[in-house]
Amino acid sequence: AESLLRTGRSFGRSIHALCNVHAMVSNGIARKGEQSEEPEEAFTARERRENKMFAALLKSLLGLEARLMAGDSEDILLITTMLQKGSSSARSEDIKILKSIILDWLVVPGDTLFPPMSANVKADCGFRHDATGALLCPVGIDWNNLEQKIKSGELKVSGEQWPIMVYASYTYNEDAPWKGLLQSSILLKVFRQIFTSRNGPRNIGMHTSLTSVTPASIAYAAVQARFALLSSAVFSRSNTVTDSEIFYNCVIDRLEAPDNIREVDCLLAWWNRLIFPDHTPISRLISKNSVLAKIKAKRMAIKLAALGNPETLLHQLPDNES
DNA sequence: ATCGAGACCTATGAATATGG
DNA sequence: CCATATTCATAGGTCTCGAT
Repeated sequence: AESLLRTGRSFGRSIHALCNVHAMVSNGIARKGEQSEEPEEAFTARERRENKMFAALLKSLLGLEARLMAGDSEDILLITTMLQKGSSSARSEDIKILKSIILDWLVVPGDTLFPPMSANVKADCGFRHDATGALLCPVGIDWNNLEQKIKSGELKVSGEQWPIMVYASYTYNEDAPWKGLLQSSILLKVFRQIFTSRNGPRNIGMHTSLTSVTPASIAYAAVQARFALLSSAVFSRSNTVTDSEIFYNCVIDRLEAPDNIREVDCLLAWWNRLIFPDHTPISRLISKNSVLAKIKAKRMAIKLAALGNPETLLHQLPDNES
């Protein structure tokens, strides 16, 4: 039971944050039964993704698969309830911590916000304040020009629009939309807070199969960062004002689209180098005995060398690791 | 008087937030 | 991480009003 909670926390943070665990598990079990007959192509994209999530979940806790496959519906409900609880409580605890510190990250140490904002009054944040509004402003839109329209609600910002805060140096290049994407300093700080601080799962990977940054974990950090800057007080999956779920899925869609594999590999390597400095990203890419993977890794090595050092802002980061 | 559509209220359980 | 408080969504109830 204890381990189910922990697994749920980790599942939410790095596999999928905003799903109905019971539905996902039920579907997973059902499909596993018919897997022998149904070819992979018979599944919709959504089902395939759900299968992946389910597989990742099974791998993350020893004995879980056997227990789920035993088919005791009461036991399954108990398990999924615990997992959901772990996932939800991790989310709200992360929200709580970020709420209290994210404003500190918006200014250089020693400086103050103008007008002043208090960490526990979210109502002042979001598009109502320059400091947060400028970061939430969708890419391609100049905050200085449209500030009034966004503030007054004349212009609605949806979850499908990428806030400039996910781009490195808060700079978006229309001709190179991958440049700096999901590599901003604020996102990195949020990720570190969630995954490597004293409160977060320092031992990321210990009770999961994860030993590296996942697309979903980046999306999770992004949705947390975005919500922390917004003025809404309550995080709600279905809330159409904050659109958190839509935004989260957008990030995941982009990171899982087959067309983007090369860019995403590069991005993940960047993250892994920062979050798991002890592991070399090159060796990580060589999976098993695949020749293709080795060629890929070699290309990656060249690419990485060309990429140079991670964002220059990096050295300003407070070092909150042990 | 009867009916149904809609506005408004209320109780309840589920989802979130928060203090310790 | 847990226990408690707060907030939200929903179902069901009551009331009003216009049409028949």
